[in-house]
Amino acid sequence: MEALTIREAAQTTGWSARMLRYIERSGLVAPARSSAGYRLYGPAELQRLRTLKELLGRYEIGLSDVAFAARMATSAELRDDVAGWLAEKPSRPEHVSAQDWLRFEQDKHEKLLAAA
Amino acid sequence: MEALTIREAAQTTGWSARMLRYIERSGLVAPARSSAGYRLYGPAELQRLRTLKELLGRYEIGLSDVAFAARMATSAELRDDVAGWLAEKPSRPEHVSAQDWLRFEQDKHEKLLAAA
DNA sequence: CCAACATTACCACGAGAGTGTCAAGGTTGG
DNA sequence: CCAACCTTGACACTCTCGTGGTAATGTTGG
Repeated sequence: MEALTIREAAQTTGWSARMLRYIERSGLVAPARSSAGYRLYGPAELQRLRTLKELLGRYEIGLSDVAFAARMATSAELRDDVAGWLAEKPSRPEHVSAQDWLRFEQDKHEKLLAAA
Repeated sequence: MEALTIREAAQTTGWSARMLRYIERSGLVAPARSSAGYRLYGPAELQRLRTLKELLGRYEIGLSDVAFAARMATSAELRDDVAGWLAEKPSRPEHVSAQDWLRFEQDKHEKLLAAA
């Protein structure tokens, strides 16, 4: 038997057992079940859980973000509508691409402090 | 001058002035500014705000979801890593929890297409 | 000049995400 | 048989999201 129980899977992936259940509930990694209902994590699930952890940490994103990406990946309609909205060029306003507004806010704050 | 102030923009788009500032802060719709710092909403921004409202309502998604999509659209690295994770085959697609907001049955064929 | 607008900076508050812990009960292996 | 595991469900806490206010202050137009 190569499938791990939730406790073993938790230890080898770095997630807590609680989070493994939460991740399953959000539709991201759903392990098989034994006849009695026990979760059985195979090599594929374990790998997926490790790379998920890596992904979230590297980009500072959340499970809900990945869940949304999954939803876009499975619904062409959603994906196309979102892509369509993003493609609407904001004629005038340059940039502000989600990573920049932080710096924007910070600069403003510094300016206010300097003026005081 | 055809640009509207935040109050006028709020009335014609259905958002509140408060939300227009919030939307700007999340990097989705950033209007131009007057020399005194007043937000100036032009036709492009107004249209964008209306379609944004439509988009959120139609799919029951949030501003943060669209903001994340925007982040993926501007970062090839993020986009590829997320897509790569989603492409890792989930050994058995089953057990998606009772209160599931996805309509898997409807999207099944699209998932097959995306995997091709 | 001044009423009506704008700006930012706060306080607040319900809802959801992300976690832990505990309870009550079923399953497993030695 | 029984200790150690598993299950679901619930209480709770911290953060962020999505909103609404209010206050203090600057700007605009008639």
